[in-house]
Amino acid sequence: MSRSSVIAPFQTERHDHASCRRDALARAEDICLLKGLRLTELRRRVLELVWSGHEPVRAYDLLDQLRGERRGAAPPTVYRALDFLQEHGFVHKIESLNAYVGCAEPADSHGGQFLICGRCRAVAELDDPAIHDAVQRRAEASGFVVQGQVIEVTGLCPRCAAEPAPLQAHAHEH
Amino acid sequence: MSRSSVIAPFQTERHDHASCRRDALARAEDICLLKGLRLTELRRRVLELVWSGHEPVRAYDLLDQLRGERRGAAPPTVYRALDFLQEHGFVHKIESLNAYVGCAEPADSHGGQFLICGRCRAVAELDDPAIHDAVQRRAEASGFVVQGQVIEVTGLCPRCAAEPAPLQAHAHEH
DNA sequence: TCGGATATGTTATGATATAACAGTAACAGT
DNA sequence: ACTGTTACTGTTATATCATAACATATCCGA
Repeated sequence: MSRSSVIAPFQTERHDHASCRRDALARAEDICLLKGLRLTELRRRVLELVWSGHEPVRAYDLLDQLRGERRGAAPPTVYRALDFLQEHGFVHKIESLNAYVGCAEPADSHGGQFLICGRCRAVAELDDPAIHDAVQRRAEASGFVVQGQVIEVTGLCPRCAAEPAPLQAHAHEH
Repeated sequence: MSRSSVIAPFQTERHDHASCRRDALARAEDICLLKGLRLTELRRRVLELVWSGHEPVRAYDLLDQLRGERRGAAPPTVYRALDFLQEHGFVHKIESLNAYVGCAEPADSHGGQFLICGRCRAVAELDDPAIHDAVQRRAEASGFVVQGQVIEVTGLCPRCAAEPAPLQAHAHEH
């Protein structure tokens, strides 16, 4: 089976996340330039905060951070930025967690498929055509017109699945 | 492609929903009897309310209805009943809507796959092994241990997709 | 530089969900 | 039947997630 469907794999303990985040921001700037979108200071900062790691981030955690650097930050501040970022594919919402992750392969309207570790909370993103097509075909067979797919798999990432002691706390570096 | 993977198809305009709901309740009672689970008055009533139609129902709508018939109903009243019903597969939560639908084929820990009409809000439930297995295989290939799958497809049901006037209101009987 | 469109600030509120503890009902073992 | 245990429900309070509505500011093309 091809690995090409992996957009963002589970990261090793000491992957260079600074450059990971930097790349994501640079990619967003490129795309916005190309498409005439306005990646404002606020939106850029929210994207950067979402990319603080590979775990989904909650809106109010973003808000707490914004409040430390920007007077008058309020829920709409962060939700509006997230709306923009989602609309253009820079972040995804994880519906089963009500939280947000950065997208490493931004494009308008790709759904994404997520593997969510219930232990370390890390998320890997896939875009497997076999999954997408299986869903698409089955929906079509029912006469259903697909507009979007939400595919979220919960379980244990490779590292957490291999852990000997499933109860003790375990902090990944990110 | 087999139709056997359809657990609960989109209903026709005048399917006999009273018997549909009755069947679901009877099945729940049977299963609870068999497994020694307590389908209390409250839980039975919440299940019945969830089965008021094939559209997902929100917890606070259930609460409003319970308040009309039971003094002291509060959020925990309905969430606890929903937790029980979910745990034993009698209802599913639609994560992308924060709402709940009845399951026509109750069983512990089957994830379910949902086609959600954005127009009439009806939901059909599938349990397509091809989809399930595609997800399972891809996750395994990443070394991920799957515990649960959330698969929710948004779009238009056959009837709504065929509608000539996409703007006018359209009420299904349920 | 004006005027419309877009973005952000600001206040308020709505919607979803759980914590914590008290009281009651069911049920098993005696 | 009594009693201790467990499970269920009542009750109050609060945590968490998200949007409405309107005011102000900024951007950018004509």
